[in-house]
Amino acid sequence: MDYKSTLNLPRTVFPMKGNLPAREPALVSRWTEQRLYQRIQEVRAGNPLFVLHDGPPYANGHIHIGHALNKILKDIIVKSRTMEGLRAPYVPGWDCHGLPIEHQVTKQLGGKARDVSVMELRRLCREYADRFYHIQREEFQRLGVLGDWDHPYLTMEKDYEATIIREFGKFVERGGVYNGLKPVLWCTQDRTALAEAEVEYADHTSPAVYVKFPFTADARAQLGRMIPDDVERVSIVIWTTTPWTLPANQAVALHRDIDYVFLRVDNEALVVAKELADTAARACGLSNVSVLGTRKGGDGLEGLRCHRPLTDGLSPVLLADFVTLEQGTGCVHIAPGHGMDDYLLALRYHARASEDVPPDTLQVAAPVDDRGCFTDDVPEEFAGQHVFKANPEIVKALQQRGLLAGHDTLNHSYPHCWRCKKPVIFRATRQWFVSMETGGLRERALTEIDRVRWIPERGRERIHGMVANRPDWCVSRQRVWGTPIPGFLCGQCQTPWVDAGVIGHVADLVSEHGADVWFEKSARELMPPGTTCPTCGAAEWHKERDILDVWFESGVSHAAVVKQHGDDWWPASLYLEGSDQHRGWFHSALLSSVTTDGRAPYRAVLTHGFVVDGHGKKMSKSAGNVVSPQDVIAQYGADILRLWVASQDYQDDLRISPHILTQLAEVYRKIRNTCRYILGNIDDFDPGDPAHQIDIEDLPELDRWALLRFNHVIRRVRNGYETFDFRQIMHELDYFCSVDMSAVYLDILKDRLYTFPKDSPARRGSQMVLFRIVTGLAQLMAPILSFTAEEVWDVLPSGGDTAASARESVHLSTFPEPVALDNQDALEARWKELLKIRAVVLGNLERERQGKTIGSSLEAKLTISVKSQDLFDLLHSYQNDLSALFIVSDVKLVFEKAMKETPKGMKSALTIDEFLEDIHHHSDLTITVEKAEGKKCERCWNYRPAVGADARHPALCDRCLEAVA
RNA sequence: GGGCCUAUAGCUCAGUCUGGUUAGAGCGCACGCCUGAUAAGCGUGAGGUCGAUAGUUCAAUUCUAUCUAGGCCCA
Repeated sequence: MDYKSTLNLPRTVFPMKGNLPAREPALVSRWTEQRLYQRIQEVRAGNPLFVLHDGPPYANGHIHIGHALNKILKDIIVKSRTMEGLRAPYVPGWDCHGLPIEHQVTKQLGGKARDVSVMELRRLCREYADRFYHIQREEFQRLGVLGDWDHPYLTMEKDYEATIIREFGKFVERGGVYNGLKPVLWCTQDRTALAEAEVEYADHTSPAVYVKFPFTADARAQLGRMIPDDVERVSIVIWTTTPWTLPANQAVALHRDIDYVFLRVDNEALVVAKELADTAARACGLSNVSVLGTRKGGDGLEGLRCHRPLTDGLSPVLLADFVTLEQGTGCVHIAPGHGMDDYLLALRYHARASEDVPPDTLQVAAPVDDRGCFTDDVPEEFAGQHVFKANPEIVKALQQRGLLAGHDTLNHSYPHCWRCKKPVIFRATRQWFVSMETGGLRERALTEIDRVRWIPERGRERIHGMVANRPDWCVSRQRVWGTPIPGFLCGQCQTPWVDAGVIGHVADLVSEHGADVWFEKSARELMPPGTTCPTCGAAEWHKERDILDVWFESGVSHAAVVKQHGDDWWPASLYLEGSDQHRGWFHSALLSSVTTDGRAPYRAVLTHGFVVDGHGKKMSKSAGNVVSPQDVIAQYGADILRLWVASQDYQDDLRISPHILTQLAEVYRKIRNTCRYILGNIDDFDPGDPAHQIDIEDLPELDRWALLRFNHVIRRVRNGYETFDFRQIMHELDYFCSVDMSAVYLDILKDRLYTFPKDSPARRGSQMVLFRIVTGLAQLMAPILSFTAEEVWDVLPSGGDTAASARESVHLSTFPEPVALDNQDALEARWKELLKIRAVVLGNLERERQGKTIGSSLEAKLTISVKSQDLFDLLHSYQNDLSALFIVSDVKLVFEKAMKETPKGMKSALTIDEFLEDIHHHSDLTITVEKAEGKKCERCWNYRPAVGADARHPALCDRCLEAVA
C-alpha cells in the first residue's frame, strides 16, 4: 500500500523559481493601478511625518547603476519608515536645466546651431529634458520604487522657476549678491564663454618667454648683503607661454618651500628656482653665471615688489602652492583676470589683506574684449590687436626694454573650442556672486553644519572644510538653458543692478509665463514701469544675459518643493545622496536655506559611496567593466539589485560584478525557498479558525524557540532599518532562513508536519508559528525585497487579525511585533546548549555515514553516555524529544558516573560556554551510533520495533497506525 | 599636488573604538547523504602571513607612522 497519500505534504502555488524579470513588471503595473502610493499616504495620514526629500537627478540619458543605488536606498528608507507607522511621503524630482542638455542639443543641431534662436534652442532643450525625465521615471518605477510619480517636481516648471527667482531675490534683499569679475574659458571666434566640458585639448605652438621682473630699490635693500653693490639690477625671471597676459600682470608667485638662487650674470642678478637654474640659463643663453646666494621662497621674499614689465605699477611677490618645478623658472607671473589659479590666489590674498599686500594691488584685470582684442587699458601700441597676434609685438617690446631674458616656442596641449576648433583664452568677465561673508553666511552655515546629523559622521568634517574654505559663490553661467539672473545693466552708466522689488515683479511674470518670458520680452517690459537707475537716474536698461548656476536651482528645492507641501514638511528629515554632493547639493541647499531661513534645510544627511567593479575600480566604457541596472534587471530582476544595495556597505564604495550577482542570487534563492516551503506547509492552515490557534505557552519548546529566534530577528531587523544598517538586516534574514529555519526548525518539523494527523494540536501549533513567521518575514523583507515580499503576501492564507487595508499589499502593513514568551532567557539558554549538543551529534552521525553504517540519519540509533550530572539532567528532561531533535530513530541516554566527581560548587560557577568546552575536552559526552532496531516504517520512515505488529498495516509503526486510523 | 575615506577567507560582511587563549558568519567550493522542499533539502570539510613595512608594547588584525592599491571631491 502507498501511504504517501496519507501524508500532509507541502503544497503551494508559490513557485520555486522567481523568474523575476517576467514577474516584476506585472507587480509594477498592479501597484500603479491600485494607486498603492496614494493608498499608503491615505492610510498613514495624520501620523508623524518623515520627509525624505529627493535630490533631483539630471534629466539626461538612461539611468545608470549609481541612480539605481540612490533610488533604491531612498525607497528602502521610505518603505521601512512607512512600515514603522510613519507617514513617509516621497516626491521625486528632476534637474532639467543646464549645460549638458544644452551641449547635447547644440551638438545634435550641428552646423544649424548658429541659425537657431535662443527661444528655439530653449524649446529643444525642454523637449530633451522632458523626454528623458519620462524615460527615467519609468526606469525608476521598474526598480520597485514607490513615490508620487504623477506629481514629480521639475526645475523647468513655471512655479519652480518662479521660486528660483524669488529665492534669488531673498539673497539680493539680504545684501549678499554683488557683481564682479572672474575668469572663464572664452572662445574669441564664437565670442562665447565655454565650460570645461566644451573644450578639447589639441597641440598648439605657443611662444615661451623668460621675462625679468626687476625688484624695486626698497625690495633690493631688503635682500641685504647677498647682493654686491656693483650689481645694477636684481630681477625675478618668470616663464610664460602667454606673453599677451603680461599687460594684466598683478603679481609674481613663488613656492614657499622651493630654493631660489640669485645668479650673477655680468652686472645684474637673476632669481630662478635652484633646480631649474641650469636649464633656464641654457634657454636664455647665459654665460659667466655665478651664484650669489640661495633663499627659500618663504624666507622673506613674500611682499617684496617688482616693476611690471609692460605697464606702470608694482607687482608683489606672493606665495602659491601651485608653483611647481616642472617647467620654466619656478617663478610664475600672475594675471588674475586670465587664469583660474591666479584668480583664486588673488582672492586668498584679498581675504587676508595685509600691509605687505594690500588688496587694491591685486586687480582682476582683463583688458581684452569679446573678440579677443586688447582694449584701451593696455599700452597704446597693443590696443585693438587680437591677443594671439599681439604676442610677437609684446615680445619685441620686452626686448626693447631689456626685460626679455630668453625666447623660444613650445608645442603643448592647449584647450580649443569644441565648435570652431580655435584656441581659447582665459578671460575675466562680469559675473554675479553671492558673498560668503555678507550677513555672516559662512559662519552661520558652519554653525548649522554642526547641528545636522551626518551619516556617516565623517561627512560633517568634509562639508565643514569645504564651506570654511570656499570662495564666494559665482552664480553666473553664460548659457541659455536655465533660469535667468534677474539683473539689469544701466544703458547710460553701465552699472549692473539687481533689486529685490524688481525681482519680485520678474518672478510674478515667470510664475505666469515661465522663464521664457525673460528671453522674449525687453528689459523695459520686464521691469515695473518707470524704473530708473539708482546710480545715474536713467531709464534705459539692458537685461542680464547670464543664467543661474544649476546648483542654485536645485539648492532651493527645499523652498520650491518641501515647503510647498506644508509647514510641517520643512526642514526635511533627511537628504540622501552620493558623497560627491557634499560639494554639490548638500552644499548649495545649505547656503540657500541659511540665507533665506536661517537654518539647514535638513535634519540629517546620509551619504553613500560610488559603485565600482569587482576589483574596486571605477567603471568606464573603455575599461569594459560597466554593469547597467537594465542588464541586471533583465537577467536577475530588480529584487536582486535591491538585495545588492542592502547587502553592501554603502558608506564605502559598492562593488558589483557578475560574480557578486551570482552570489546574491544564491542568498535570494535561500530566502525564497524558505518562504516557499513554509507556505507549502501552511496551505491547509486557516489563521481565522479558532481551532487552528494554540496558546503559545502550550506549544512545544521547539516552536517557542522558533518564535524566540524570530523575536530576535524582528528586533534586529527593525533596528537595522532604524539605523540605516541594511547589511545587518540581510545577514539576520539570511542566517535565520538558512540556519534557524532550514537547517534546524524546518528540518526537525518535517516529521511532525507530514506524519501527524492534520488537525493534531502539535501540527496546528507549528503551522501557527510558521504562519506568524512567514507573515513577519514578508513584512520585514518588504522594504528591500519589495516584489518577492508582495508575492509571498499574495499567497498567504487570509484571515486572522490582518488589517483590511493591509491585505491589499504588504507595503500597507506594519512591521511585526515580538511575541511575549514566558521565561524567555532560560528557554534561550537551554536551547543554545541543546543545539550545541545537536552539532556534536551531527558530527558523529557524519562519521558513521562516511563509514557506510548509515545513510539517512533515521537509520541511526544513538546512545548518549553522559558523565556530568548537570548535562544528564538537561538531556533527561528532553528524553522524549531527543530523537526528533536529532532526526534519528531512537536515543538512549546513559548516566555514567564519573571517576571522580567535580564538587558541585565549582560546576555551578561555570558559564555555558565553559560548560560545553568541558564536554568536548573531558569527554563528558560519549555518543555511540548504531543501526536502528526494527524495520523502517513505510509512512514516516522511522525505524521502530513495532513495525509489523499490526496485521492490517504490517508496514506501519505504532504512531502511524494512529494517524491512519 | 591637496582634502576626506577604504583595505579581514573565492564573494558579501562581523570583530578592531576599550590591544590578550585555536579571528567568526552566510554564500561559494570539495566530499558525502537524502530522493516526501527535488533545477530543492541535510551533513562534514578545506580556505585567512587580518594590504605592505617600520615603530610603541610583555603582547598588535586592533594603537602610531610611512608606503602600496583603490574611491570621491578639489587643483
